[in-house]
Amino acid sequence: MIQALRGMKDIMSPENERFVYIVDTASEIAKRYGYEYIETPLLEETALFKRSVGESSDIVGKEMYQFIDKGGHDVSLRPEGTAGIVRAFIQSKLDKKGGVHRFYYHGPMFRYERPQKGRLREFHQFGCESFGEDSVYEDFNIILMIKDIFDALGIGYSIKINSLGCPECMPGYREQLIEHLHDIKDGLCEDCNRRIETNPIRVLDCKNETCRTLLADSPVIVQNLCEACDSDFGTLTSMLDSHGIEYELDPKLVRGLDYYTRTAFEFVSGEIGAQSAIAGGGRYNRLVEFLGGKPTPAVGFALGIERIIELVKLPEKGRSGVYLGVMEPEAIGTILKIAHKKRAEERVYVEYKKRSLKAHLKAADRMGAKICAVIGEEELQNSEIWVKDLETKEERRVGVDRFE
RNA sequence: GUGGGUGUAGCUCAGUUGGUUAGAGCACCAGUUUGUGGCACUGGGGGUCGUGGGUUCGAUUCCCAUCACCCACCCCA
Repeated sequence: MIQALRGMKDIMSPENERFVYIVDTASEIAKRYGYEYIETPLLEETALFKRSVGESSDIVGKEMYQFIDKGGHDVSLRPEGTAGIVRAFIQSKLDKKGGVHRFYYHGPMFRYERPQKGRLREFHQFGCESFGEDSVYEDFNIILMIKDIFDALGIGYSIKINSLGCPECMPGYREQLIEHLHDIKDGLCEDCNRRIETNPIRVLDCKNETCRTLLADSPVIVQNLCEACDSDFGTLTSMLDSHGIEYELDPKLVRGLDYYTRTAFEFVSGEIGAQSAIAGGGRYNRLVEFLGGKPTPAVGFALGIERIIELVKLPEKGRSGVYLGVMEPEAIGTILKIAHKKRAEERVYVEYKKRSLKAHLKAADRMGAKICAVIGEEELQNSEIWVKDLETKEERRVGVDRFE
């Protein structure tokens, strides 16, 4: 038997309903915030991801589905959504056009990782990217939009925020942190020592007990921000406060992708195992320029559909649709005509096999139909159909032409 | 990439200290009611015991390999 590749899943019953509901709900809310749909290719030039996500990141360094195509081009399946959208934004010259452009998207992402709970090799994200708006109010509105989406889906979460500073203040802080880490490096674990070189801010996030105590008085980015970053971060927190949105200030919060500046945030769920981030994002004011466009401020986020699929509370749905069946094989032609007429406006299931009335009712009941309609011997003779409402239990016989 | 766990019916799992036809519950189909759903009872269909190799007279059971899934590290949505 040929089976799906490791870490790749078919989305079918029963999760398919939740999947579509998540995408529909998120899309609807994004549209209300002024976002329009964008679809970009799944396959892009590898260089795009190297330059945007960053070559030092694990995502690009070891997790990409990268290969040489038949034309000799180095290409990769997208490991995340932002890079392709920024590329499209620049390619269509919207950076030169100016103004604000907001996009939402959803689709599969690919990372060659070891699968575990909440982590697949092909997974699906819904995300938004806003270009051309430098105001921190846009950051706030994005957080508010994610909150709206999760609230609509009935998902519990907590919010973590941080500021990663800008080219003015981040490098200075980074130096200061590295210096501090070198002072205590002998007490730190193996992983931490490696991270001092690759991604020093990640060291702050180490789970090791002894590391944690040693790191307790490490310098923190939010206390080393330049004036502009500090003022923006203050505005953001006061906006959240005034809207009654609870959040945790997390100086250890680092985004895994290199392009982030200033605002960084994460939505976390306590109910889904170790991979607890259900949405993440932030501001990336440098990325458009990095990729060859005119400098354009931007902010965005993505949420992991598979990670929230179990948490979604689906709206209650009652019985709906029509079940049609026969007890005499000759009646099937009539049934099919009725089915086609009814399908103009509702869901219709047709059972082709001749069965007992009891069996038809049982089947109709099980599939959640509201109406069960059957043609038996007597109905066949009188050109009638027997109709029962499975909710009210009312039943009647009507002429085949008058069945509505 | 590292570590641990699990693969037996559509699903959840039992079982064989190695020995004829491998079981249960749920689900499915039928009947009890020759035309009345959700309940009950009775019967029925359905399994290369993940795959490949080894040991053995004999392997679903023991050994090895492999694949997949699950959980954690790492990383991240």
